[in-house]
Amino acid sequence: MVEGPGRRERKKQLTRQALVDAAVRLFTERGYERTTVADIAEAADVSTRTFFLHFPTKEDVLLADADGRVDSGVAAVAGAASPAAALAAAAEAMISDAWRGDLRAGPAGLRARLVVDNPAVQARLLQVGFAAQTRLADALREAHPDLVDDVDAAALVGALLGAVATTAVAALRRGDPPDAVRDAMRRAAELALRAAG
Amino acid sequence: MVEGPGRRERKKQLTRQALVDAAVRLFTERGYERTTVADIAEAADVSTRTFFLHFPTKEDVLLADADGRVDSGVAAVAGAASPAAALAAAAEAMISDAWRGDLRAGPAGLRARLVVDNPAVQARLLQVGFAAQTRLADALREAHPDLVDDVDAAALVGALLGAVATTAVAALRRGDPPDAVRDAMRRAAELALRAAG
DNA sequence: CTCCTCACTACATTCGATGCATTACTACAG
DNA sequence: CTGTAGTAATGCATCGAATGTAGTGAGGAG
Repeated sequence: MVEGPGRRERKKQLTRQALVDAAVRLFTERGYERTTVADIAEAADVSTRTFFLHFPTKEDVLLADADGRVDSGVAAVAGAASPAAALAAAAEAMISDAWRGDLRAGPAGLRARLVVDNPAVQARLLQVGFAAQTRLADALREAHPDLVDDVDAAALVGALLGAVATTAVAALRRGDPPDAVRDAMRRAAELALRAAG
Repeated sequence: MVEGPGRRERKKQLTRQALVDAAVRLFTERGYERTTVADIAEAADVSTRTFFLHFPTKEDVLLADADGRVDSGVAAVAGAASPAAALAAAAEAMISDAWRGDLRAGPAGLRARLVVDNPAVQARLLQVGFAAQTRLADALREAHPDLVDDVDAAALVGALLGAVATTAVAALRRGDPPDAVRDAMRRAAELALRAAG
């Protein structure tokens, strides 16, 4: 028999999911600003304090699954033959992960739009994204220490993610449908990767 | 006679400067987190409320002169012959502006370091930087509407600033001296601009 | 059954940020 | 010189995010 997580852990994940669901629901109903953490906790039937045991900030409840995306990017970097291939693979992994997740989740990328047009959430997203760049740059430098130094790694990763992120936000702001956003991200990645050729 | 700004405006700038000076001093003495806005206002001998008349957030007191930097970048974009030249000029304008300002201000880039290793300030910096990208991308697209569409513009600007920003932070974190940081930024810009060739 | 762990709770506090009414000074028109 | 409009600055009150602390109860291990 496969040992699943115990009852305690399962309940914990249940609470977490209830908080995410309540948050998304309330955000779409009343808007982000007009929803307090106390509201979310109340709707999920837990205490306000519990919210902060699951999420470091109010913003993070919308970025719950962002960590996994970076992991897939790092994994893609590690398993590639050349720096250029590594970056291309990382880009594709993260874009398609975003496609499967946020972009299609909810009606027409509702989650994504919620993130994009709220300053506080956007700031937090940029922050975690930036931290992710460091991880990716390290992975790239370690995978090909003879071909890229640390400045190269930072510049390449920064260029790639900067291009993709800026393009994605522009497309979302413009109101593009999810698949158009994804295609724009792919084009941006392709363009940025010319620098790595 | 040249008409300078009136007494009122001069006094306003004086309080603003007093707030910046007090903030930087207290931040370096006690650290960012352990300094409250009330402390800063008190040290500048104004009310707490006045602080927020000059700066939208506590973080912005450290990013006081960031707006002008973007202006110089936008101006450089407008006055260039080709997209590639526009981006190169914008990069050089902003890098040398940073060099004259933050990097050399105070002992060994103290301001810059204060920004880099504080999460809240960093998040705010990323936020205003990202907003700047939109302005630059618009300027680029309008200057060369026949050569770049909106995806190109967003991707190119994103790649350039993403590369430079990531490299700068990496260099600052590593403890590089100011001129080494500047040189790394220039290398990163050069590398990212291969995509615009 | 016993002991320990830990998710969760209730309560209190700090501090960033905003709204509102008011004061004080500046600029300007008559 | 005087009234008036504009605005920087103030004091006060309030909201809400985030953290520290102590305590409760269910879950899991022996």
